[in-house]
Amino acid sequence: MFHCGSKSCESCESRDQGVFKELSPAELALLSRCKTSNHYKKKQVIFYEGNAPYGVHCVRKGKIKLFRTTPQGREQIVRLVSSGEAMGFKALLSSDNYSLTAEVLEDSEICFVDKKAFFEILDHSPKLARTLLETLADEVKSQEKTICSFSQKSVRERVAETVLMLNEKYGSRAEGGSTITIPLKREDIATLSGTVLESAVRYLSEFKKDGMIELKGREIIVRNSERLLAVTQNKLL
Amino acid sequence: MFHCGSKSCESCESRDQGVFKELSPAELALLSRCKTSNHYKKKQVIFYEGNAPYGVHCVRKGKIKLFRTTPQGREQIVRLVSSGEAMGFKALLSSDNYSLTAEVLEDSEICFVDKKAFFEILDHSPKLARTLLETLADEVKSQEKTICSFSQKSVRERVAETVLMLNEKYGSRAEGGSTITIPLKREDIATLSGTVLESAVRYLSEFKKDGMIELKGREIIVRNSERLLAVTQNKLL
DNA sequence: CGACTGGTTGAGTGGTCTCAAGTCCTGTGG
DNA sequence: CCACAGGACTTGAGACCACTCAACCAGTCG
Repeated sequence: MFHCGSKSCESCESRDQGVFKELSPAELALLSRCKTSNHYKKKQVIFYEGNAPYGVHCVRKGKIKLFRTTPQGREQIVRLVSSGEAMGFKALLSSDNYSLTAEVLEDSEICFVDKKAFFEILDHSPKLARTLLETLADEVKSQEKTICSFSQKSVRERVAETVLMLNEKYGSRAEGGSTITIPLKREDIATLSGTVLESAVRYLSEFKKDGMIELKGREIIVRNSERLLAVTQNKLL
Repeated sequence: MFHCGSKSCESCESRDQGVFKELSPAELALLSRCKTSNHYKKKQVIFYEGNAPYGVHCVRKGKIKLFRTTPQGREQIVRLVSSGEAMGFKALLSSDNYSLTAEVLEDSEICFVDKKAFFEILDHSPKLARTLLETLADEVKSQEKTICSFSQKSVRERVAETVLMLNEKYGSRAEGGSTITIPLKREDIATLSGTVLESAVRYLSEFKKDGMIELKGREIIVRNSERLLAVTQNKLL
């Protein structure tokens, strides 16, 4: 099922963007020794909500969605994770089970660091602690923003926000616009926007009709981000 | 405006519930030396969204609401803080300005620890780092829940959730029920529930009519928390 | 006693959800 | 290569929840 590699953390291209960027050579070597590198295919689940955590997952390459499943069986995406980012250390820190399910969106390379090694390093590295604190602080702040959007903005505004957020995170320059390259279903875009599938589709169509975006299957091309931004603030432009 | 006391951290009754619970005597002494204790009156603002942080605030006694102000001027309460809890270290950690405004709900005693002292202690105390990490991890998890509620539950369900949450946090036993003692305006209950004032009032009235709660001004007495819980899950009981 | 803030209730509207039909894709097996 | 099945996507129609606007009441403070 998994292909276990042994690529070193030292050589990891994504490391300097992630939580392990500040480690000393010695710590990095320890990390490298205690981790396994796994290959995951699209749609595979890395861990399920409710599972007990045995370590930290760190994305070498790929994209993952983290979601909560509601009693009615709907998914609510809470976070998107990409290269360099770590997952699952929150559950470890609060010695709790995972509160989210992690599903791979595209074929990915994901490393696993054993719980013991992680704490070993954490207990002796104020820098790692500091990086983790900053990471969590940013996460809290980003969630604060989501809460405000969900509570005070219209669905139309939130869908526009989602497109801009995706463009910010996954957009790549192209002439006359920017292409969002992340294989999200319409349903995913809907839960990110805090709405249902049909409403998300409707507003995407509207934005397309108005020339702000183009839709090619799952690809979204942003043609006019200024006007989209105006939409998020309910301004006419 | 402020009355500056000099009560020691060692004698602080709220300390063992807060982020400074794991400090060594020496660290505690340093903390105590570098802090000031201030008295705030109801409605006073401790810091404003956008301000630069100069340190950490720690609640010795009292209740505070933290909110974001939207462009349209509406408040969105993000967190309620009470005795023992600290505020403002997120902004420090990400060397950013405050993202929230802190307003005192009832006369409070709030200590202020200078930035320098805070980092001094943090850099040498893995335990403090660990406690802060746990605190933030819990905050993230609680916000995840809020996001899911806001996106998937009805206003009716959310108002019931808010009442139960307040009861959990601020309820005190009484015969035949539990009294919530926190001076929140209806508007505050509304933003906590992610709705507008009128809707919150309407559902509170409904719950009252159905005998689940009683309303005496700002006091809410919970008479039947089981049925309220059923409401949050949209079950009939 | 006004003026003001906070709370409650009513009426009407409109945005969003639900349900449903139908089309477009993609992968699979013949 | 095509036929087909199943999932993903799109669009329409109708219903309803929740928001807005507005009037009114209760309590408080200068």
